Amino acid sequence: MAENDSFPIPDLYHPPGEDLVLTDILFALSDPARLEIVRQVASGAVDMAQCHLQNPDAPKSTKSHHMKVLREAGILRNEPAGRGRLLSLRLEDLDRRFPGLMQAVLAAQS
Amino acid sequence: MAENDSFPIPDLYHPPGEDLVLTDILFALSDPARLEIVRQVASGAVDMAQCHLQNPDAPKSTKSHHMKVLREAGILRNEPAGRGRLLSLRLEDLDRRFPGLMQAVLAAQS
DNA sequence: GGGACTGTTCGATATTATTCGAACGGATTT
DNA sequence: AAATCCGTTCGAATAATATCGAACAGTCCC
Repeated sequence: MAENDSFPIPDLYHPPGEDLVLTDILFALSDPARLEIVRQVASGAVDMAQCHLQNPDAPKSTKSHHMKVLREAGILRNEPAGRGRLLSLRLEDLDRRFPGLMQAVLAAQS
Repeated sequence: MAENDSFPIPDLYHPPGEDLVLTDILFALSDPARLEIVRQVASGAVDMAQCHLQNPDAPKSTKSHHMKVLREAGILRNEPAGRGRLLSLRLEDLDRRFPGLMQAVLAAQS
């Protein structure tokens, strides 16, 4: 059953901005590989193909898994773009729900 | 072997403020039960006996485990006090290393 | 000292998360 | 249409966490 029949392209699920859960976001960011992905995307939208994991030998299924965790937590937007995918940070939604959180995380060094 | 023979009371290990790791902190806070503990302690030091878990039926070993994760991440200070323990937030260390992070987390609703 | 109170640690089990290969599917290119 | 590129999904194996009871240790009070 479709989640929303009126929506043209179902594609991957993204939680509404109001439904973001703090602990889910913290968990998604608590993995070094995922935090690194978020840092890469923070500067602006990035084609997934040009977004690299810390471990360059990791298979694409692992990369896709991390993207899923970040997307389902509401941190990343993941939309079709050509034959690949465009990743972007949902900063407006995040900042509306948890003001200052992403700024603090992204500003943190190391 | 003692970690530091000149230190009077070894007690439980607490990481130095400079050694705090962001992903470890995010992980520790990503558990709802632990985040609730942090909220209770945020207002001021609390005797561990008066700090309650979300699940009131949880055994003390579970409670102790969560305290350990929070302590080893550098979030909570856990010192002997009478026959119990006094818990306190390491806000100065946290804020020096990751400015604004705890404020954002604690300000978040839900 | 003996008993009650408070927590930590250990060991075993259960739950959850990660990793990776294989299969599949859409979009692009020739 | 076929081949290629790019990524998701599935299933199985592995690794990491959580949970809980039991044993142990310090502190307080009598």
